[in-house]
Amino acid sequence: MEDVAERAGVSRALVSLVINGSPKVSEQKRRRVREAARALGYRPNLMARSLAQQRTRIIGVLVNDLRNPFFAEVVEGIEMAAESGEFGIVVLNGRRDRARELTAVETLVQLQVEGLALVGAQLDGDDLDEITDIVPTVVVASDLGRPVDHSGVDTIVTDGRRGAELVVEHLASLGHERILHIDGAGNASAAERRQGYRRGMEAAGLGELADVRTGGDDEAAAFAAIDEILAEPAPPTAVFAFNDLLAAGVLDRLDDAGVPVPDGMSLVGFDNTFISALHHLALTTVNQPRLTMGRMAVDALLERLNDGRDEPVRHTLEPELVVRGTTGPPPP
Amino acid sequence: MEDVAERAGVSRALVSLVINGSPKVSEQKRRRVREAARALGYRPNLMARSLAQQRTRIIGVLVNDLRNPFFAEVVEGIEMAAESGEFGIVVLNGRRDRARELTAVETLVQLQVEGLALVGAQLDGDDLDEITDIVPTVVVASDLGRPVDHSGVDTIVTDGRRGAELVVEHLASLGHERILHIDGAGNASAAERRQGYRRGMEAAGLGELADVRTGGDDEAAAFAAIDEILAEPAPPTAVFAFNDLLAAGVLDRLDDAGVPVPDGMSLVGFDNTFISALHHLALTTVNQPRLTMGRMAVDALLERLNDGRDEPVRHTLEPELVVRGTTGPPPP
DNA sequence: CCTTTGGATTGGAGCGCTTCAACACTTTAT
DNA sequence: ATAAAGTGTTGAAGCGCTCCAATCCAAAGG
Repeated sequence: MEDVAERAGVSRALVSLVINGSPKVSEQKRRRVREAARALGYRPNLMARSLAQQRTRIIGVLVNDLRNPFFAEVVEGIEMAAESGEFGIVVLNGRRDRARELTAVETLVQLQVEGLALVGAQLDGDDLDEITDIVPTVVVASDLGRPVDHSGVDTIVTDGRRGAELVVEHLASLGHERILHIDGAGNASAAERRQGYRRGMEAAGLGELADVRTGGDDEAAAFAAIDEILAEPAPPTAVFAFNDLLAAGVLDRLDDAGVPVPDGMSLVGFDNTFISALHHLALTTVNQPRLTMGRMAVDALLERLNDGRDEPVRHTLEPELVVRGTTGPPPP
Repeated sequence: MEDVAERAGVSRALVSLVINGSPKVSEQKRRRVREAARALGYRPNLMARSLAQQRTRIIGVLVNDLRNPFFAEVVEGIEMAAESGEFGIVVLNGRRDRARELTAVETLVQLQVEGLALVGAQLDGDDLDEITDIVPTVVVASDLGRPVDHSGVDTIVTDGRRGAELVVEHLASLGHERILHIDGAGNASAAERRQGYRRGMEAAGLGELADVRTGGDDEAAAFAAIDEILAEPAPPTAVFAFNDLLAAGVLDRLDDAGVPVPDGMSLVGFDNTFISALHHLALTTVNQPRLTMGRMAVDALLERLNDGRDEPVRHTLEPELVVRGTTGPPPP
């Protein structure tokens, strides 16, 4: 910067003004500074700038698992929204490991991010206690254990309970009774969907038949559960899987076992990722508006950052059942 | 930091030493500083530290498209390798837009990243001219237009030419002659695979029949090409798609048109993403070792950073044909 | 007893930038 | 003519940290 100033015959301060597009610089000097900067290949040091400015214009994003297209799309939504709000984002990947999530959040805070978006994070309220009164935080697509006594935390979720109810209603209306749920194990949204499943079963008068098995959040997690089920005397006629990835795993395993879908067994996923839309899967699922969720997350942060909001906000989006080809009447 | 020092009754310098785990601090003071830091909830400011230290220990990652599981997995590989090399990563998403890629690289450089990994980037040598002699750069899963006169650039690729040849060999050996390639349009690896396809066709004595249509890099990009093909008098009996996503789109469209796969048409993808492994697609494809690519990319950077290597390196990994269910003999 | 030695600690300069008060120079009002 | 009010520009302080040289102190050696 010094060099640029010298070459342009001005002070360092003026170079700074030009770089930051201040209006109160004469056209002439502006040009000379620009030119000198170009000639010298000058690039401002973002670290130094942030330090001096006491702000980074960065939103930190912690994502549960980048390989899950659902999360990847939420992150894209966040990125796009951040961009139009003049913020950059830094994405850290928890890779399904809660300990890693914790250190990632710590890193982001130390990076001085101005807002924190936790996408599908497994962390709960306690983990975030200190964090949330340092930096505005928004939890997307998952839920903190303790609802909202953290006044620094906003929440953007699709109503997983309702989504699960829709699934059960759909299956029940097709005539299914033995509807099984393979859950997301410790995954952040698992509890809610389990609950919705149970409620749905009860509402359909099927409370007795409710049955939840442990799954997980990817294809492989389904294998054990399916093997188990198929070995039982009265297997279910329909399976509601925690998410699309898991459902794809179920589909594979049923295929291995020679069980036709939906004629031998109906199957429903969750998330409506592009995978479920592939014709060969044609997975009945529940849509979550990913890009919208990302945008709302950023909006929530921006409201705190720019408009000074300080009460927590909670947006619950409506899930939507997407009926495709993996659901039909139960076998006779 | 000042406060911590005061509370612990030491100087700021000593706090710094403790935080950075210097061995030459008495056990007693170390404890007192630690305690004071905890009590005050002190978090070091990474920006300030980087500025003072003149290093960030950050590797910048530019990725073509986060929604493509192939890239997401390469990034995971990079992240894991970086972690064990004591580096953090900052991921920026080009979202398939070359202009965005350019500004993203600029941002990363200004962030003072110590290394740059371009994953599937569309940028070519010219775009990177200035960059590469500022910061060590590794290009992964794509190729710069101008091979390697950039001594600051390493390259990690799977041999796309060879991969495409394998595909054509496989199809030709099944008896196919009219083998079509739907390419990746402007995508960074598209040219190489096109070339491999052409070579393969010639090697199989099918040079005359070589036919390339414009595709892209996601499901939707295949639609137009397939519609076009099916309307022709002598449609191909096999399609080699640029990647798995595109192949999935082809599969959908063929399904719409009532063309059975592989009996009416064989289909091959590229990348061996988890999608291709789903039984209902069972897509024949070409494997690229993603995690390994990520690791090698980081290793390449680390060699420059830690060991001072300064000649460019180019690693070409062997592709591997994965035969699944979408390829078979041509219809009679 | 004084000097040496070596480990523990500290003061202060410096990293590259922003920003604010102060200054210089014009232009306009009086 | 002089004061007032702008414009543009700049010097210098400060952002939170690191790290070097200098200092301090206790133990060891002479």
